[in-house]
Amino acid sequence: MEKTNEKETVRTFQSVKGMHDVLPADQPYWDRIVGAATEIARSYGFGRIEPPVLEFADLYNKTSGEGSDVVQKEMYTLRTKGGDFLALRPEYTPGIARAYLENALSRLGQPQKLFAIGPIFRHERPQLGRARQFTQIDFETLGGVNDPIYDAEIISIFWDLLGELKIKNTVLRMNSIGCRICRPIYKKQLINYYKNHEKELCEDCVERLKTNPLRLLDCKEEECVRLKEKAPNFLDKLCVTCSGHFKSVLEYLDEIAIPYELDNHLVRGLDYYSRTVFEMYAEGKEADIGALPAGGRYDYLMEMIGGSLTPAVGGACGVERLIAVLKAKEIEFAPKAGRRVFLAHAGDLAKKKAFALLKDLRARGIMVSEALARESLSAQLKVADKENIQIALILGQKEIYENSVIVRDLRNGVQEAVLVERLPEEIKKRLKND
RNA sequence: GUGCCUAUAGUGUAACGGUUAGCACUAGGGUCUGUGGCACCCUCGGUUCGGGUUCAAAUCCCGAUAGGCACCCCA
Repeated sequence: MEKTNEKETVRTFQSVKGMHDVLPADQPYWDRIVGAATEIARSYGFGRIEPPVLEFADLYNKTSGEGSDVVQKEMYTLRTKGGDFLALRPEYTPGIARAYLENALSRLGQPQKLFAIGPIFRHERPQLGRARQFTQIDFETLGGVNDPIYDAEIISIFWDLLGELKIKNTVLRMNSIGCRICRPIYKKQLINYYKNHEKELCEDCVERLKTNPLRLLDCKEEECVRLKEKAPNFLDKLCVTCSGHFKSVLEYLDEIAIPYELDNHLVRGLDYYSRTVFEMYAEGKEADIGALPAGGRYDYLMEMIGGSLTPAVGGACGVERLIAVLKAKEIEFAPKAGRRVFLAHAGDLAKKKAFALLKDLRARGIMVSEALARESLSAQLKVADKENIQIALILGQKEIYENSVIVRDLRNGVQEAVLVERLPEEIKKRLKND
């Protein structure tokens, strides 16, 4: 690269706040996580869906709701030249629900089991495990009957995902937030209770009492924590149907031996949730980055966007958070065994021939590394060594005349000349023996 | 969105307001264009940006930007 004196005048760029590059060094984590999710999806019979990143902003306004910070404060919105008001998706669920309606997936076998992996955008203050663009793995079960077994299945999927990634000490917290019949009644009771203690509440909670009373149960202020101990417990106030539904979910979890804690303070930030809500955490302060998978039931969502009442349950997990936990817990995935060989040349003519040989070997499905741009053989072998490669192929003048290639085992230095036409076979044989 | 903390080569770090900004790793090259790991030698590369104070700023002040932490909220 040529140096210039124009450095001052050339603008340099940084990535936008809260948006990060994923570099090759992190790819093993991504491959592993995406691979595990895809495999689990397959085994549970979930089909992949990818709705667009951009949707009409109203899709989220109408569903995620008034009291939702995710939509009210954190959504990236834009107006197109044509005047459309769009939003970068701040979550997956409404888009998938929209796709379900628009593509008439309700006409296919019910329920539809769908999963998605892709970027999500929220304009938040970044922290560890919290970025403005991040990636979610999302599972949704839409349609069919309102069977609590689907709630348990979604939880089971995320439980398996964490297990597959060797994330141990996971805690599952469960709660039910009722339906449109029992929730308003409970809300009223809760408000009444807190109104009597309004003077003891913290500033935020006084505000919450008006905007989102359920959130009062989530406050960490000392006084408020004390107050909520005597607050009415939603689990006692659920209507018979909701209570039975929740009980069944828990029974199914028992049946597949997934442990859980009941947490009546657990609420969701989004308006469309009903009944089951859950969150999973990795224990340990080194992994203190909030919930990993989380989700719940959202039977009313489809109605909010012009469909009929459709049972639905789902959840999502942040990939970057998983990676943060894996790194914090120093969980490393075993590097793939060396399935690569290395081709080195000695001399200009050999360099040309090696270039052609590379292409040939690759066409036969052999993974070959090289450092043909380096002239000395030792420099090339150094690269091979650094890449942890076990078999080096060496091509020089002599070999070209003999129509052969030296096959050298880098672990013990033993080498032999192999005829070019026998080479692919020989390589495959050696790799297989490892 | 609020409050607090931080910012020196790619990474990790050093430098009473006055040093050629030092060190280790990494990277590139060489000793060694017919053989890697070890060793030795050489090289590239830095004070986040913009203002100010001062004879003098990596160092002090202000602002911006980014990162982290707590809150808010959330995957």
